[in-house]
Amino acid sequence: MRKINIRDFHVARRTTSRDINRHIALNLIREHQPISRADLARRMKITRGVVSVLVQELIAQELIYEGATGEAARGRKPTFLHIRTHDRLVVAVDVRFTKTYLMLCDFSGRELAIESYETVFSIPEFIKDLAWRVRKLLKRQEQGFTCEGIGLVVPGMVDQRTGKILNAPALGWRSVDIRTKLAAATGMPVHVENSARACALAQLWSERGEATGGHNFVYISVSDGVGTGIVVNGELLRGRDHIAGEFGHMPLNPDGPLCMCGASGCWETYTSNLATLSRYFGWNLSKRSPKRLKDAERSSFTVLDLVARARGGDAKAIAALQTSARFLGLGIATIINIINPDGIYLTGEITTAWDLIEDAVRQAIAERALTEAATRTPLRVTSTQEYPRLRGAAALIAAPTFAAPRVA
Amino acid sequence: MRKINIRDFHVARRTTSRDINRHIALNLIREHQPISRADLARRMKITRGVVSVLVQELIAQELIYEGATGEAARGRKPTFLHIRTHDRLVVAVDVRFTKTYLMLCDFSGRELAIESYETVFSIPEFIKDLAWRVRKLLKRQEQGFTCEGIGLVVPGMVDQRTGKILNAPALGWRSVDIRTKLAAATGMPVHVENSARACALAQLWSERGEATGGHNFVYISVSDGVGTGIVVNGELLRGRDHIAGEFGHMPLNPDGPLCMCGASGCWETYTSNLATLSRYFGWNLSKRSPKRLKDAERSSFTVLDLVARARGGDAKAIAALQTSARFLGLGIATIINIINPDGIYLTGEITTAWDLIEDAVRQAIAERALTEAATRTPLRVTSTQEYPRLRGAAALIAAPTFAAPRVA
DNA sequence: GGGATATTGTTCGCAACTCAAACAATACCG
DNA sequence: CGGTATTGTTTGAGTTGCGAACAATATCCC
Repeated sequence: MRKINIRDFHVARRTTSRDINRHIALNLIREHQPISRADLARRMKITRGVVSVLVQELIAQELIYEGATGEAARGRKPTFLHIRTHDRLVVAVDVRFTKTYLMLCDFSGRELAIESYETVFSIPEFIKDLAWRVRKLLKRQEQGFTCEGIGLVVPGMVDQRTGKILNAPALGWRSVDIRTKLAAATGMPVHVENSARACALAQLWSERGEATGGHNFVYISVSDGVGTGIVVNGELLRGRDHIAGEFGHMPLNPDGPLCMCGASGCWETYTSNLATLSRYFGWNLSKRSPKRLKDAERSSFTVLDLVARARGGDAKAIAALQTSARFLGLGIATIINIINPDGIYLTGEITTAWDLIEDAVRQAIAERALTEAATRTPLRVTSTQEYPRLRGAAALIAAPTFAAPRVA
Repeated sequence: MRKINIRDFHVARRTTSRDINRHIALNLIREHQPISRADLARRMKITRGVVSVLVQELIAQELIYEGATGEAARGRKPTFLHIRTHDRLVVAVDVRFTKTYLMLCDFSGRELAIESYETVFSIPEFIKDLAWRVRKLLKRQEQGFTCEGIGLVVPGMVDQRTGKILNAPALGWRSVDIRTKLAAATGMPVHVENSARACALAQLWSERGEATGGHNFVYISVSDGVGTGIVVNGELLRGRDHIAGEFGHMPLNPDGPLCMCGASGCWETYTSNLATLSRYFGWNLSKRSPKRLKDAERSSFTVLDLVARARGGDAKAIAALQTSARFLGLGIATIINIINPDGIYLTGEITTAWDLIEDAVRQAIAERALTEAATRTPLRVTSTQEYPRLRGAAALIAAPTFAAPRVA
């Protein structure tokens, strides 16, 4: 029961019906390819005649193509339709404190090349270096493709509309118009987004249908900090200033440890990688300044190492993980009570120890969830091996092709 | 950039364009009445010819009617169009721990009659009594109207789809199929909703355009507990189990006072009426059981009395309000960081002392808000005199007439 | 007072769209 | 090789938005 926005509505034009149906057809092909026109008509519950025209238009737009003919028990064999993805390329960039990851992939998310290197913190140098790497990456490809843009994600707050980085404390970047700079250096369209929200986008737009667990979910990325992306009605929640989704900075205890955001007792100070390592090494969080903590993080010992020790039987490591897991669960319970999503996705170093921490997480959720049904909210761990941030960066460029037309 | 839901999409039919445009026209008339066809055409940026037909259909559906002719500096005078509301009635019911409020109003929200009485906690008696009161209320009205349904709101969790009350601890109601019972007793359609979410609906669908401060906001109702309703993209966030929006139970401190929900340290234990009164009287919250607190609430001394004493110079009362205000602000800051709404609406007894507590609230927000822009999120206090819960209950029945058709 | 002008609301031909049904093109089966 | 089932196209009908012409007012101004 949505209210029509009187200040920003979209009247149906002569072509609106077809625009809508063409996009539905495109998305159905994307989801069920290879698929025939007749099958499309059945799924859409419209006549084959209309589907014929829709498909003809999609082919003319070079969004899909006809493939081989399929098999049928009786009657004429169907001609399969496919999404044209292999020659539409995207450059995805994931800037983190430790390293910068660079991926070239096609519109389906198929990985063509991937590389990583030490992050360059000076903005002009970063741009120059990145533009060079992108050119090199594309030169290596065969001819006959188009690169449709660069998707870039950073840990921090981003105004997605203008492409400006508002504040990325981990990188020390503040008020940087990265889109304009990078677009000027490469001549390509650039989209910028917060890394956790990009993960949510990756999940939403992932082509593998199995993952389509509803259009309402929250994505939680636990790493240096805790980032979250909220998807409601198949749309990423961006908010007035494009900074929505910062569950990481909800207070678990207003008198808790100091956080990089300036406040104290944020959820991320209890469950981030830093928090877990601090527990293990016995650092006193409340007395350390955020700056010092950044140095600590530079150290070579990571949560992955801690997990390895835990698996080796290190009791202190296990205890540190369990405590972080408990706080992780408390935060998840709160998210469930607030958003009541269809599911919650998790990623980050600590999730590699999911078998060790799942019980603690679920117990904490059960402790605070308001209904029994809420405790059964599905939790899905996505491996960091799948590069969720990079896939989200790619989705920034690829997704608009498939997005629903704005209407009413 | 919304993704089309492949499992639940709506193809555009032959009549879809007109359905969309008719609803847009209807909403524009609702917002700008009285309005002429020509003015509608200008606002919608479609030809007057189409508007003529749309209007003709809306008149045939008895959703609008032609009124007087207006004035024009030159040329033919316009015929004004109006929404038909005066003879479409709604019964709104607000069940609270202390009292039950009953209102008869028309589709515009115009109040025709209002009454309140001691809440009856026995379900069969409650239904019987309410059905009797509704019949009496309608009998008093003149003929020539239709009552289109009953909207009922309760403090607690409600499955809006099935009309079942899942758990309303304040009333001691649990798993009650109130819709079926009440519909059977009255023969009218019944819609049930959580009271804070109903307030959000009231705000969203309020006819007075001045309040239309965007289609993304959070409504916070501070009373016995703290209820919240989240509106995203002009739609109330209901969640998988229809229990979304429970900001009241986010933990401010996991070791805090015991809450009625079973957990401890929930936001509402720090800023609800009960919390404020407890501070004033020096009750030890953490040691009292929720049951005992309910008794305390039965006492005749309310937050309104406390506010009166504060205005009279009672230092302890002022201090209690200030502390609650600080925690209110901390919670609001968290909501802002998570949802980043266009605005936040507040109601409840404590907001009658807004002039006394605003500074403390804003200071707490500034303390935890992640950006400077976020601290400037507009806060709007809605008076309890306007019966926001009853208006929300009425919106449950009236709003579907105006809601956007589902498409794509 | 009466034509010029301006505005509202209706009508009509045209183009775009969905829809149902007929039709052509395959392919399998007995 | 005809019967049948299925895919994909075509065609005519009904619905809709669009543009332009038209009728119905009303004011302005000579």
